[in-house]
Amino acid sequence: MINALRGMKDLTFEESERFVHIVTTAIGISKKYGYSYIETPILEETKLFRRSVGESSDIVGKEMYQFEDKGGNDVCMRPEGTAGVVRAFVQAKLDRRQNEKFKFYYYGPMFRYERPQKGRLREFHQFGCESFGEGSVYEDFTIIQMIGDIFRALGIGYDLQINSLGCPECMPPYRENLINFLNDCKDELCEDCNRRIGTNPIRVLDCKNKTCQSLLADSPKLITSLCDGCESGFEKLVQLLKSENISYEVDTNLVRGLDYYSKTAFEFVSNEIGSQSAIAGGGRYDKLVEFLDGKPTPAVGFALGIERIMELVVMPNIEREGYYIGAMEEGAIDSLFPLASKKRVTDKVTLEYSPKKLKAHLKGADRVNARYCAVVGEDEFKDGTIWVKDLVEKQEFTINKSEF
RNA sequence: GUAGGCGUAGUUCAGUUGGUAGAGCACCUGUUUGUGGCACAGGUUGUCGCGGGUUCGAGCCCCGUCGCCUACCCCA
Repeated sequence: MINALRGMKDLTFEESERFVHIVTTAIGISKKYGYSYIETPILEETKLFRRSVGESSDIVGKEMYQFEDKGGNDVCMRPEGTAGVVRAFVQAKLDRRQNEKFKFYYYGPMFRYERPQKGRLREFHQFGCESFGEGSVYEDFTIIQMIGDIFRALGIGYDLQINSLGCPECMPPYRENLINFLNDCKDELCEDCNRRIGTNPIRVLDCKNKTCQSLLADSPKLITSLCDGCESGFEKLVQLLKSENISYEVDTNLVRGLDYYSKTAFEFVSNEIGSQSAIAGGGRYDKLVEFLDGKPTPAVGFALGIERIMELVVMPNIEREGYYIGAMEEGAIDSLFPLASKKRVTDKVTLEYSPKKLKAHLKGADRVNARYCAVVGEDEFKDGTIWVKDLVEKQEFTINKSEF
């Protein structure tokens, strides 16, 4: 028997229904916010992710499904969605249309070569949105609102954490400040953090190590070092969230794992799904389009992890639906096909090809959760009728086939 | 990469100091020559993950290996 690869899952029955329900719900809501679908390749040139996600990130450093294709190209299965969408945006020269706004949603598989555990797979699926050309913090707020709408529609509770990561004006001085602070206590910081001082000092902030966390209590906070523009933008975001009664908490240690974020960063978390608690995350990335050779274009986006919210979704009740059609003797089977075709115009139909006793047909109808069980038995076959039972109302009747 | 837990029927699991494998659910049949879900009765289902070792004898003990789960790291 050949099994799926480690960290890759098949979805069937209830699970695949949950999956589809999440995606269709998210699509419906993002369309109402003006987003349209973008499909981009799963395979991209490796350097796209090196440049966008960032060399210092773990994703690029050790988690990429990277290989050389038969043409000798260094390629990579996408570990996240934003980079490909931005590449597509630039390639289509949408960055030249500076006064226009573009909003795209996408969904599909992402790949990271990690050790699987609860809520973390090697192939997982994200639904995401990217909004280009709108630099206003109103858009940051609108996206957070939209995610809230999606979770509400799915019946999912969450906590919202927000932070500001600053901009090219205020981030570098803060970064220097932080490096100085970290160097002063580097002997007490863990091994990983010592490495991060050189590679990505900001990420020391969300180290899980307890000694590190206690040392960091006195560290300089970016939120109090923001430039005027970033600070007023963050205040505006907070004010909008308050006025719409969206509860949030400011987490000064919230650092997105990807290098391209600036200003607003947010994460939706759930405490019901184990240690991998982030169910959606995103933020603003005003510099990424130029990083990828486009004209400067502000942008903000998010992604939600479909597998992580699958076990949180409250599914609508499933009700009996459609028809189960069968016959009790071999000779009547052929006559069922026109009936099935007619009903399939409007209803779900399950057609049984083997003759069976009535009891077996009724059980078959239960099994496929049909509302009606329609059977041609010996008598019905003789006089051109069909017996139909409503399995919910428990009413039955025999009608001419032409009336079916 | 590291650590812990677990691999027995389709599924969830039990299996005593080692003595040749069991239960619930599911499935099939019947009670009902044409009335489902409920009830009752009966029945089918196994490479005990794989390989080796110890033993008269291994699901159980030992060694190895593969797989799954959880956690660290990181993130959706």
